[in-house]
Amino acid sequence: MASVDRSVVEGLPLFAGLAPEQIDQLLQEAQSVRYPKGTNVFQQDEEAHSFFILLHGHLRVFKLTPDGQQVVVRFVAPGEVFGVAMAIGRKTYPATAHAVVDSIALVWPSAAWPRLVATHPGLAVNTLQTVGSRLQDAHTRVVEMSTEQVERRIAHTLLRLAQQAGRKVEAGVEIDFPITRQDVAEMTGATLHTVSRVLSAWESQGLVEGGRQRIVVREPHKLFILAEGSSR
Amino acid sequence: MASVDRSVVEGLPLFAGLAPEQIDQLLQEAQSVRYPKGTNVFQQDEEAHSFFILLHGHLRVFKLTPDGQQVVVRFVAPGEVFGVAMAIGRKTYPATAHAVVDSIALVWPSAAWPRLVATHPGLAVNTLQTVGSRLQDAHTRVVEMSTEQVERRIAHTLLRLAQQAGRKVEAGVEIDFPITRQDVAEMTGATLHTVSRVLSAWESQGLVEGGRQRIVVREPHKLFILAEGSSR
DNA sequence: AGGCTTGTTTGCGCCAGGGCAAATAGGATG
DNA sequence: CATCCTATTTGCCCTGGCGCAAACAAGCCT
Repeated sequence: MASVDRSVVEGLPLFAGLAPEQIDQLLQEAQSVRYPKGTNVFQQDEEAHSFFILLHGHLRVFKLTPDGQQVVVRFVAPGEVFGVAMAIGRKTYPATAHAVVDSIALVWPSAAWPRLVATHPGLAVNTLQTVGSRLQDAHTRVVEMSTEQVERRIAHTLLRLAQQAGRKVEAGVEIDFPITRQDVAEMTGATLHTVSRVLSAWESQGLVEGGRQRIVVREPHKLFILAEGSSR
Repeated sequence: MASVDRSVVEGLPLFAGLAPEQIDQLLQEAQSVRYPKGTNVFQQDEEAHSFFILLHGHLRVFKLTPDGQQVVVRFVAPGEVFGVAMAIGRKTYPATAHAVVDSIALVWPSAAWPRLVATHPGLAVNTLQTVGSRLQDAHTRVVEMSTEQVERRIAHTLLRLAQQAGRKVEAGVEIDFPITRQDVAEMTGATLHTVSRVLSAWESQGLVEGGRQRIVVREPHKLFILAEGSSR
């Protein structure tokens, strides 16, 4: 198996403050693995055997409730760490990571984590930042779900998606991976039907442009105003 | 200022795996501060000057939305770390911590954090566990808010409160700090009125016992069944 | 004790948004 | 190009829970 070139991961938050030799050392313990579209990188409740950095592609991370409903936790973009269950003291993954397009990730065995952080204390500090920012995202979401109604939540979610995974295109900013209305519903705590209705309305106002598994934000600013609600 | 005895903090998760001398060393840099009931330990958006361990009392941590609504993030119980904004890479506190009873906390200056983790790498690892478990709590809450209706959310919240801050009493398990219906509403994303109605109904069924700023869970098991919904 | 503040209960009307059902439309597949 | 499968749209009805309003307690302060 060919080793991964340092330039691919240099500059990622996880490796901030580490010396090039240290990065090389860490990379030697990792494998690069392909996950074809439609496959799962790991599954909820499965033993947390590995942790990852996404090099290419996009993942949908979701939780399954006992009665079969899905809730999308987040989408993973290239450069992000994921599957750090072990580092935060879990034996199993709390959610499932699903490749929505062909994806490639660097994979470390979870068992190596204690040794890696012992050797490179910066890793723990950097991971703490990552987990901390996710905690803030989660709290933001709790606040939104507690205080905003559906239309605004969808607006906020779309703006976030556009920012995190937006690709500039003539018509506006396109979310650059296949995403369904159902996905948006599972991110906002709404139903597929309501999301469809809202997006249809926005489309007829020229705010967004829809399509099959495709969303283009045409007027981020107007959407923002809607999300923040300067009128109340 | 008198120094804090090691026995007070020995065994707390934050100090897991640290040698007694190391703990003493850390304690020397901390102050013990009293926060009378009704005062704020820190406020949202204020510069994150310190981080804390609660020694005694109870805190309500909440976020304030732009339009003035409060959302309770969590209650802090003795032994827990809080205010670690700086450690997760924030300059300001993302929420306000309010003493609901007279409280005492150990206080470290945030500025000391980088040096402390450099000297005691275990700190970062332990904090990572703490933040990680909060992330899971937050995700649990998101899932509940997305998929459950109000009555069940309240049931889950009460069970969690009983477990985290319950005091055994003749009638059942009493939440051992003053908590209002409004607080429960702000934890569940419901209104004060709905919470009051639900608790009244439960009280007439003998599931809980109410009172001013007081909740006693009489039948945890029945409440659990209600929360999980064996019937659907 | 009396009044005041703060928390709780309850009734009533209303509506955002979910549930259900059915039609439609893109893509993919053979 | 015909078929199938999945995603999307839309209509209609219904209800959980919110908003508003008012009446009650229970402490607390003077």
